[in-house]
Amino acid sequence: MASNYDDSSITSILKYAQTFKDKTLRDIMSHEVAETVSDINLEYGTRRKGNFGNLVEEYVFGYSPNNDSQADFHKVGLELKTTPLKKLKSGKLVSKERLVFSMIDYMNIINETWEESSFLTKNKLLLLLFYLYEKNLDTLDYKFKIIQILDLLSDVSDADILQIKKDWETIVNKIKKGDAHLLSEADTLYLGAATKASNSSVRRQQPNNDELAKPRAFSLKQTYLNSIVQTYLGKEDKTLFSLTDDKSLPPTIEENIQSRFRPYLGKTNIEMEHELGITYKKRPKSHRRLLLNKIFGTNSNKIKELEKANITMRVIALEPSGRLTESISFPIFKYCEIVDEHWEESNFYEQLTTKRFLFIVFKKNKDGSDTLEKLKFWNFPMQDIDNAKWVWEETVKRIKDKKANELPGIKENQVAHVRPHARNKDDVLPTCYGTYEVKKCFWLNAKYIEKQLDK
DNA sequence: GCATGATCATGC
DNA sequence: GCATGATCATGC
Repeated sequence: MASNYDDSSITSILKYAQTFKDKTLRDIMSHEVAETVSDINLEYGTRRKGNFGNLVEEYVFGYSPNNDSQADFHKVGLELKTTPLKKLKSGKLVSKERLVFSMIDYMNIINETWEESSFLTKNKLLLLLFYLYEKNLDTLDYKFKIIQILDLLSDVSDADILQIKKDWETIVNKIKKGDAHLLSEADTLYLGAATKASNSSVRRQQPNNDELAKPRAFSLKQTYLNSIVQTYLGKEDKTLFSLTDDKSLPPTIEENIQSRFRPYLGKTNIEMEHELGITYKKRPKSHRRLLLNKIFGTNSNKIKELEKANITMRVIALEPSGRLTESISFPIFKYCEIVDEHWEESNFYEQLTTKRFLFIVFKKNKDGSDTLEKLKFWNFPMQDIDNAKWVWEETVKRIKDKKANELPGIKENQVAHVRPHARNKDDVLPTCYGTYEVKKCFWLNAKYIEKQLDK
């Protein structure tokens, strides 16, 4: 195929790529490689995931998909990434998925440094092609929406690249310890170790442990990638509070937050409210959350870096005895939909393996005040995933058996249970067998969370 | 004291 | 209007 670009020139490659904007693969190919379209149509359907990306490499840029350690456009060190956007009901365009990079080589990565890592070598310069995924469209008819070059080391902020480096080191350290089988995407903030295999039973060797581990690849988390997407679209929310605007504080998120809270640990809410100039005629129910906002110095309930890292901040109020009495809820599920899901594609699994929590722990005092005890960043440990799996599978089984009214209770499993979560008892959803049942969701058991707080 | 069901409060 | 975080009420 006569080349439409000069592969030794980034400018030339980008210029060619920019002509794709608002076009579909079918549009591009019918102009450039008309004779191959019918071949592609024949092949189409036999290919699996990665389909769109492979077609772009093969028929638009004219090289075969590879898994070299070299970048796709090796002469200029540019790696091509094709990745979908989706449209929310509100009309907002967001990233549909994480951005997945090359596989993590468990055996060799433990000898790498970040600066000379295979990840950075291959991926520091990216040509990003975002297309709009639409459910009922043929792959050839997705439209390209954003075409951008991303230079990881200079286009993202210094704070972000430091966080990404720290994430990389967190992952590598876990592998060094022989814990590759316990990796979770939720261990880290922006750069994650996402599972990547043709099926869920594939396992790989890891160093320092005979136990086999799921194959994983580096990825930029969906939430982080989405913050980049919003910038490209010119839609970033400038009112969001940013932790790293204050350059006198640590640039990495966990240290930054720890340093903001350090002066207040051990103090009561009364002392903190006095210090921060908060007065109430009547103390609102959300007073602890309002106090946290004041400590952060914002009126917004949203913090940019927490959104980018998919971290949910939760207030925990321990009883004076130190007991935690309240469990933690997850989104409600639909009885008719959950029965058709598989565990590893389920919403509950997705949440447990990608979400991080920031627990802000208060202890109630007998006089009615609270003491700010500690902060804890937490994500669901993979050691416990089989417990969660049991609860999920048991839930699906009982719904299929027409027993949506008898889902796993807190005594049946030490990690999670199912309970109502509705506006009131009339707030119901249909079951798949013609009845209605109050809205329910998965909860992490209070006693389980209480133990996790002490780890 | 705990399991379980139910509902309130708030923000988007 | 609804999802989500937070909390209450009841009965064993």
